[in-house]
Amino acid sequence: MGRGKIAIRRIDNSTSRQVTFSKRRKGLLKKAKELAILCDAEVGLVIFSSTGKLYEFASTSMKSIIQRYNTSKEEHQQIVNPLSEAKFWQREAAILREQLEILRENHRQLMGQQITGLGVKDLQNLESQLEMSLRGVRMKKEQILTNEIQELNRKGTIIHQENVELYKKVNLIRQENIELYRKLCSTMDNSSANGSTFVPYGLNAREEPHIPIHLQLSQPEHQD
Amino acid sequence: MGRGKIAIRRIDNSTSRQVTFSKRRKGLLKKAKELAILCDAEVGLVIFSSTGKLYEFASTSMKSIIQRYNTSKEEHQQIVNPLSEAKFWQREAAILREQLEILRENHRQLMGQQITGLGVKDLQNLESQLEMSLRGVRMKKEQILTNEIQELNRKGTIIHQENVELYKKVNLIRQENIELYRKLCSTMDNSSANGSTFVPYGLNAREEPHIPIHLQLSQPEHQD
DNA sequence: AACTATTGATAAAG
DNA sequence: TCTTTATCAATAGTT
Repeated sequence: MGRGKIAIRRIDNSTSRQVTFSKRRKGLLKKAKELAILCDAEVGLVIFSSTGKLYEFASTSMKSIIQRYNTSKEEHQQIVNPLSEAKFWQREAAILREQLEILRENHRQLMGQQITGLGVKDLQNLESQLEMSLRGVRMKKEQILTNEIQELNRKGTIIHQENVELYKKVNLIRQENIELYRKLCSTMDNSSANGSTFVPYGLNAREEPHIPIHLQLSQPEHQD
Repeated sequence: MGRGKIAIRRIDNSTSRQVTFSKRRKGLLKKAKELAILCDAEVGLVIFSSTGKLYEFASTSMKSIIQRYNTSKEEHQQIVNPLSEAKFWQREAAILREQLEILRENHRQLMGQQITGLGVKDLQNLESQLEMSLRGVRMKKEQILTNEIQELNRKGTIIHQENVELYKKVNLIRQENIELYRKLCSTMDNSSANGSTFVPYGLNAREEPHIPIHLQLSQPEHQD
């Protein structure tokens, strides 16, 4: 795949060998990565250039790939072996990996991906499951919102009560104020004329408490 | 590089994933070999299929490549505590267990369980996710059903065509029958009186083909 | 490093 | 899995 085809043998010209190494190394690493992603495979690739420089790709970790490789090889030539601690944990890891894979597949289906290949029956089951989940989640959400609103209403009522009390006090004090003002006026009339136009605050108007806030979920909304 | 390009992400369809794995594995191994030969490099490639099968290429020997790799790495990070194999796998198992736990929790939430403790925002996200999944699943299901109905309709049409043809033939043969009967009558009148009351089947009635079946998805039903 | 003509890899279909 | 075919991607040779 180039201007012309080349024989697969060591490239003599060192410059050209270096250039080709650079290009093909990049391509190989890319393809290794693609294989791992596309096909869900565990891929490890190690390349030492002729000058000794290391290039590598590992879909998971090179360490685990080498470990797995070694195990894989051992199993091939091994018949019965005492289960060492390492082996135990290795098996444990394998089991967990398997469970993880199953769960992942299930999860992907629940997320609506990877539903190709399922039959109508499976899809119907999935649909009911999703509907049930959705109902549950919506109920929970509504419950939380309802609770919040109720809490707010409760607090609102308390504050409103306080408000009413405060207004009563204000009006009471204003009454007192008016009484005192009148007394002061008659006292001043008796002694000396004072041109002051002082009017106490309380005389302006009678204050009324506001209407209490009260929110109610009339019809819980469902967005479609 | 194929009939169409594909996105580099896990192939959902397991058959096509398997086919692609087979092809690309072959290609990757070939290119690894070519790189090693052309550029005089030491190349090691390890591939584990998703089913756990091992494929490998080593330009020299995997053992020496891994050894060289390890040496190369050690040089780079001299101060690394020698993690025993058992410890390594133990850690691996722990990591997997953790991932499994996270996924399980996620899964439970998707299933509508264990949603206590989530905030309104989380619930809203979950809700959207479930809605999206549900839409996907329903679309898939409807598609399958629609396809089935179309297929049935196609077959029905073909059978109906056949039916029409058969009815034509029946009527044609009946005509012939009537002609023959009349000829027979006149012949018998001329020769000898025959008291037989034989009436051929064809005289009864003219038969008509039935109306063809044709189903159509007018409005795909959504059960709530 | 670019460029591009060409070959090679491979996706889809059988 | 193998073959075939249409396309796309990698890359050999060149600037």
